[in-house]
Parts: sequence; C-alpha cells; structure tokens
Amino acid sequence: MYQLLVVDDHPIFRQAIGNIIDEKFPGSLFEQAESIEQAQNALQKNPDYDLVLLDLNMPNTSGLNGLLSLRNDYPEVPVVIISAENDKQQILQTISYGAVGFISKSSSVEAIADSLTSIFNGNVCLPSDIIRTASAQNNTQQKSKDFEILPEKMQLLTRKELIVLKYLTQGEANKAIAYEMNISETTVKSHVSSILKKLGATNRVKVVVGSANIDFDQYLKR
Amino acid sequence: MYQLLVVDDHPIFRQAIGNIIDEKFPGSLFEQAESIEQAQNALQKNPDYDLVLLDLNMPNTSGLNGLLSLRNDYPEVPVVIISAENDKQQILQTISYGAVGFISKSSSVEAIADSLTSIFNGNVCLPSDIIRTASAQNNTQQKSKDFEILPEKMQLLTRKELIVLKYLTQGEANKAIAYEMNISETTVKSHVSSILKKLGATNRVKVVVGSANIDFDQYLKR
DNA sequence: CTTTTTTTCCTACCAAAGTAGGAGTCCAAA
DNA sequence: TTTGGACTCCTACTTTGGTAGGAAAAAAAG
Repeated sequence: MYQLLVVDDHPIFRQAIGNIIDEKFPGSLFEQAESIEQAQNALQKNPDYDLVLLDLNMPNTSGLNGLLSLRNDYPEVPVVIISAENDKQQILQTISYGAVGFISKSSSVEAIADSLTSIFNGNVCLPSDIIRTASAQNNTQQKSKDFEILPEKMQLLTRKELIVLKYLTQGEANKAIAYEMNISETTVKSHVSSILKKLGATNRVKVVVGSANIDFDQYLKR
Repeated sequence: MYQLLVVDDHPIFRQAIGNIIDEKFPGSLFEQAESIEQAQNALQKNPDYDLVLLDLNMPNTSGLNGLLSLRNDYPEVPVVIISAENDKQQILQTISYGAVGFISKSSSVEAIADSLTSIFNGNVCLPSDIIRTASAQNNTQQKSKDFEILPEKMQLLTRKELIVLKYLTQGEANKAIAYEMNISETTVKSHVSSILKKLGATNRVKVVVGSANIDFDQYLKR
C-alpha cells in the first residue's frame, strides 16, 4: 500500500511505529534506519518512499540539521517529524523547513494513525492541541526582543525617512543607503537620527530588531 | 449551526464568503465587520463566535497587527486568516501568532469549504499546495533581506560566541553585552569579529537581519 | 600528559554611526 | 505672502563598531 521509512535511533520506537503501520495500513512496505546516514543510503537505493518518519532528537545531528540534509538531497520525498518535544515554535520551524507534518511521541496510537491518514491524503497536519493554545504561550517563546516599534510611531515618519528605514532594516550601511538614494551620507545620517528619535531607539540595530513585523510598503503607499 | 464573523474591508468579498457559508453550512449565523475596530465591537457584544475569518491586508492595520490585537483581546476565539498573499513564511507566522488556519483567496469555493470543515473539526489546517513546495521557494518571499544565516554556519560558533550572538540580535551594544556577560568590552569585540567572520557578515546589523528565523537556544542546548 | 581550542584581555588604529547646530531650497498650507 | 515642514548638505565632534596582532590562562580533546 505505502512505502515508509522510519528514522529513529531507538529500536523500540521503530518497532512501535511498525506495529501501527501493520495494523492501520496493512500491506505497506516498512523499512528502518537508525541514523541520517542510513536513511540517506536507503533513499539512494529507493527514492520512491511515500513518507519518511524522522525523529528530531538523534545523536550526531543537532536539531533540525537531519531534516535539512534530507530535504536538500531528496526534496520530493515528504518527511514527517516525530518528536518527544512539543514546542510550538519548533514545530512551525520544521514545517518551514519542508516537513509535511508533526507527530508527537506522546500521542495515542489512534491519533498517530489519524495524522498519518491525513498526511497520506495530501494535507499538512499539525497537532491541533499544541497549536491551539492561548497566545499567552506566544509571549514566552519567540525572540526575546526588548524593543518593539509601535505602529503609531510609524505615522511620525516622513516619506524619505521611511525609505531610509527600509534600507536600514536590510542591513545597509549609511554610505550604501546614500549611494542607492543618490543623496549624501550626511543627509542619510540626518534621516537616521530623526528616525531613531521618532521611534525611540538608541541605535540602528534596535530599529532592525523592533521592526521585524513591520511592512514598510504598507506605509509607503499613502 | 455555527456563528461566524468575517472581517474584510471589501464588501464583495464578505458577500462571497457569506454565500459559501449559506451553501455549505446552512443555518449558520453570519456577521460582518469591515475593520478591526468593528470586529472588536462585534466580539464585545458576542464573544461566542465559533470562528473569525480575518483578512490580513486591510488599511490602517499593517500586516499582522490586526491578528495580534484580536488574539490579545479574545484569546478563546479561533481566528482563520484569509489572504490574497500565498507566502509560506507569512502563513507560518500567522499560525505562530495564534491563527488556526489559513485560507487563500485564490482557492476554489470547494477548497475553502473543505478547509472550514476541517477547522470546525478542531484541526489546524494549512494549504498543502503552498506548504508542500520545495524549500527553494523559501528564498523568494518575505522581507527582502540580502543576507541570510545558513544553519550549517551556526555549527561553527563556539558556546560563548552563541551567547554574544544572542545579545547581539537583541540590539545590545558591545558595552552592554560586556556588562551582562561580565567580561570586558574588548573580549566582546573579539567574539563579535569572530562571529562576523564565521557567518560571513560585514557588520552586526546584517547578522540581526539574517538571523530572524534562528532559534539560538536550540544550538545552546548541546 | 601533551596539544589544541576556547576564552580572556590588551594596545593601537581606522571606519562607521550618531549628535549638535547651522543653513539653504522647495513646497504647501494658512 | 509668510510660516512651517520636508529635504538637502555642511562642519565638527564623540561614541561605537570592527580589525590586526599578540599574549596568556583555562578547558577540552587526544
């Protein structure tokens, strides 16, 4: 029925997954690998797996690097992450790195089977109980930035200041901004000083940090 | 059946959604708001909506701020994002900000109805066609940054360098980092120089820009 | 117990960032 | 027409950032 590859360093866990597969998806081809290297070898022999189930916490591969190298070498093969960690941000990061789903090791056998079914049907499936938590959690994680630009303050900026700000947040130096805007470096400095004052930042790095969620084009349109 | 609130500044679009609701979920309560303020008012009167459908690109609310304020004031009410943009990274960010799903305006009526069904069933639903693309797309989107830190390069950093890097990306000045780490400013400078060299950046601002998606704690754990 | 890497710190120097204050032009609103 | 904001640029100065090169203790690796 399906061709599956489980990558995990714990034999017990590989067997547990195998049992679920046998029971819920009988007749499926089920192979195992206990390291990223073994997984690469298996994929080289047979690149037609329907799904790779990858444990995130394996020795010799810190964090997401296993996923990254698999996605790099075999971008067509869908990968589902299986992990004991239930960190929302980490889950979303695996998805952004090309995983098509996330299965928690603490889930029930039925829940895991359901998730696999949904994934085989082409959906991107996430554990709703983890994602659907109050945004209170939201503030605990994420980047701990001690500076944030308030949208109100953006209104204070003039058009030229907005343009300078846009270059600024791309990491451009004053000199480069001056060149690209065809004005002198001192003018850029004037604009930057004004921006810092208006936004209440002490230096340009704070501005970059605080403007992560700002869409400058929005403001430039008016 | 369900109680729904659609927040969009285009009347035509609100009507289109209303038609889908009437057709696929007959008997549902369907209300409209054309701004975040109106949505807040509606939620104040009736905090028991089963779902809020929120357009991401509305005037007077840059990008994700509408979602953030709704999530802040009514964390129990699930919000689905509807948007014309199909940017993978942006979609994932809305999820990390508490949205329970993402519906593309370019989807067919059937696809939208399917997504809504899945969301009513408690799942977090993402448009698989967008998420399931090669990570090459990853680079087309988002803030136009001309510098990105590759996860491979992160491996080159030593433990202290990672700590310095973390402060760095919070906008801290060398002097402040030195104080907080209880080392001298020259030592911080040494670390910073080493970081820039290893990551291939020309200055600290580039590092901040390029590290937007990096979770330093991940690397610090080992 | 060596050897290597990491961490620490220094001096000296140069480039970049940011401030202060002034000044001229242009344009739009009062 | 005048007032004021926006934009431009200047000099001069201070602070911060970053490089080069060296040195030494501490920790990790062999």
